[in-house]
Formats: sequence, structure tokens, C-alpha cells
Amino acid sequence: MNTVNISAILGPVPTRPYHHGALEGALIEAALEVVRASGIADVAVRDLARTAGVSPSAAYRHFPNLDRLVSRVSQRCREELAHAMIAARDSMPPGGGPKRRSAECLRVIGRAYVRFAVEHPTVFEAAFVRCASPPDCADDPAAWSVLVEAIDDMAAAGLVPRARRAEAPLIAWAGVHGLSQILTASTWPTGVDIEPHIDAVVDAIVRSIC
Amino acid sequence: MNTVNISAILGPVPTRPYHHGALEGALIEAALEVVRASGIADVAVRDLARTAGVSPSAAYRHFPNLDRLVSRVSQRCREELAHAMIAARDSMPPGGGPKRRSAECLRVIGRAYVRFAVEHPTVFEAAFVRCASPPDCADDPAAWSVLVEAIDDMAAAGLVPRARRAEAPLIAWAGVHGLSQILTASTWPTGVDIEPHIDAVVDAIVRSIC
DNA sequence: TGTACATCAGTGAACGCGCGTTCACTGATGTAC
DNA sequence: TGTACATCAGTGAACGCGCGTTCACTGATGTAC
Repeated sequence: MNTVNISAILGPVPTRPYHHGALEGALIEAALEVVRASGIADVAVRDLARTAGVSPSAAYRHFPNLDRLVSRVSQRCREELAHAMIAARDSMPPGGGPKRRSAECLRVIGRAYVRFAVEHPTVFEAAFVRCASPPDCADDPAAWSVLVEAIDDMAAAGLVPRARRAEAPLIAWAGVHGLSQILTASTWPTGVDIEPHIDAVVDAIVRSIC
Repeated sequence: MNTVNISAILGPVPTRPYHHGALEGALIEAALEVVRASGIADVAVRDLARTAGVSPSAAYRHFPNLDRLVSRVSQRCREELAHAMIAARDSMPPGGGPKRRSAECLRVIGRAYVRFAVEHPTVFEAAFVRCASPPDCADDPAAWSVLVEAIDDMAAAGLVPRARRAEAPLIAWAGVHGLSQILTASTWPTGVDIEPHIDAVVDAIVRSIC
């Protein structure tokens, strides 16, 4: 009479919600919520299980320990950052020659990186938190790749001298990453318009790799 | 018969070591040791008191709460970083015209910043940890000031265009700070010679502000 | 110089807490026949 | 289609732990007279 999986149609059933895999995702979502609300340091197995409406030990069906869970959440945060960069790039208006366009593309991506950090400082912090265990699969999408592709395009347009080609991604990443850290530090004064500073650093990056 | 303070001559007396102010310093030193050994996240009031040979509550004579203690330790870490920059600057060989010398000085300071981070990653991390309470006095010395002075010298030598003068320190700081974060991240491959990368970024910084 | 006393810097016990992790278990699920 | 059974994904209780912080207290220190 009933061979269909009700959960697949209606979503989790309250009384027995997580049989068969949905708990893993629920724990990660709960962890991301904690990251957004306060920070990765406050992510705790027992707390996540409580949020998911499940006993603490249930979490250990899906993660061998806290560090691996945190590592996974951190990866999700990096992927959110990458998505923000891609979204900014893909919403660029069309037009412009390859030189102009490829340089502007790097600027747009760089600004998106820094803005993401400023708008979601706790997520940004979580994205680069130190974990004992490395992620067991590559970031998808990877912020690094988005950056490298943009510089590839600039190089293809003849903007990047051969001698600087290899180091260009590191130079660019260092600039936007450092600026993000500075702007999200508690020491940075609030209420100051940051856009001119972002532009200044992004322009400096383009200048230094061309 | 005995009006001199024995502690002032012989140092802390084992049985009653910390009367009159020495405990504060002892707690901070203990905390710095924890930072060097594992990281600022492991700094804990009870643990420091134990290390100092004192009851937990004694610490609260000197710090109102954990956050303020951590904030103070973080400041000490920033000051260690600044000292490393100053030491590198002051050990530059003499000679060279103002242009050459001031640019090289910024390079030396930048390299010292990144090397400090790579050699003492947990101290570097602690230096920029997020605290609820700001420090109640300015860093002394301050890494930021060391950098600004170097750029002042470059400007005085006529190396920095007027239009870039204001933003130059932020551009420089973003570059070295970002590179430091990248090189100390767990994702950076070990066993790779980092010096060429440091040089590449430091050169890019000088290029972009000149 | 000696003494009374306020202040200072500790002690020791206790509070309530939440944590990570393990264990034996139960009941639902999916599969082989 | 029905049934036996292995596997899977949970439960619930417990482990030992260390934490931040507070409190009433004690004994040493320094000062005013």
C-alpha cells in the first residue's frame, strides 16, 4: 500500500525526521546558522544535535569528530564566498574589448571578495579557520580558481607580462584577502565608507600585475 | 631589621610569590607560552592560574574577565610583530640614496612582517584575534606606525605620487597581511620555498604605490 | 620607633554549566530468496 | 507477495572533564600618628 518514501515528498516527518541521510545536511545547516549568528568557535556537536532535534550521539553517525564537522562547514563557507565572486562576475554588463573587459573582471571579482567579507565577517572568518583535518574533497566552486581564471583572461588579452604571470594570482589574492582581514578587524573604525579603500586596493592589484 | 622588599632583590619567593603586582605579568607570560605552544583559543583563566601557582580567583584581581586578558595578550603579540619589523629595519646595512634606500626599507619591513607570521603562526593569529573589548592603550610599538613611517620616507624621497599617498599604507598592509594569512593557512603546501613568493608580493606592493 | 588600622592580593570552596565522546540498545529500512 | 535477516540511523544514559566566575575569608603590606 505504501512503498513510497514519505520524507522524499513531504520533507522530514516530525516524529522520526532524519532516518536515511537528511541529518548530515541538517547538522551542517545548523552549524552555518551558528556561524552566521556568532562564529565558528561556537559550533558544538551537542548544540547542533539539539537544534536538529536529535540526540548528541546521532551526529557521530555522520562525522567522526568535531574537527571534521568544522572542516566541512568551513569548506561550505569558502564555497559561499566563491559563489559571491561568480555571481558578481556573471552579472557584469556585456561589452568592452578583451583588455578592458578582462581587467574590469578582475576588479569586479576582487571587490566581490572583499564585500563578502565585510558583509559576512563571521562566515569569512570561518572560511579560513585552522582545522586539523583537511577537507576530503576540493572546494566546488573554489574561490582560488575563479581568481586564476580571471587572470588567465587578462594574460590571454596580453595584459600580464610573462615574468609576472606565475605570481599574479598570489599577488591578487594576498591583496584582497589582506584587505578583507583589515576591514573586518574590530580595530577598523565603523561608519567609514569603505568603497574608496576597496577600489584603491583593487586598482593597486591590477596595476602591480600588469 | 628587615624593611627591604626581598622579592625586589631575589625575585619571587616560592611560598608567597605574587604579592604586589608580579602576578599580572606572570599570567600574561603564561598566556603567551600557551599561544606559542598551541594557540590563543587555548588560553584559559584557570589554566594560567595553575601555571602561575595561584588560585583561579587570584587572576580576577588583575583582569575583570577572560576577554580582557586575551585582549591584552593579543596586544603583546602585535607588539612582538612590530619589534620584529623594527629589528629588521634597524639592521639594514647603511648606504644608498634616499630613493633606493627608502624603497628597500619598505621591502625589508614587509618581508619581516611575513616571515614573523610564518615563523610564529600562532602568535600571528593571536595578534589579530577578534576581541569584544578593545585594548585600553595603544600598541607600543605599533606595526602600523612602522609601516607608515617607511612610506613617509618613500614619499619624502619623491617615490610616491601624490594621488596614491593616502592609500599607500593600506595597500601595503593588505598585501603583506594577506600573504601572511595565505602562507600560514593549513592549505598551503609544506616544504615549498616561500622566499620567492614573499619577494614577488613585496615587489608588487612597491610597484603599485610608486 | 612602635602601634593601630585600612588596604591589598591572595586562598579555597563552590556555583552551574556545557562540552566531546562512548556504549549498549532499539526500531526502521531495504534486500535476498 | 511474503518473510527472514542484515544493516542502518537513531536513542538515552553516562563518562570525565575543564571551564568562567563569585564569595566569604585571611594574612601580608604599607601608612598615619
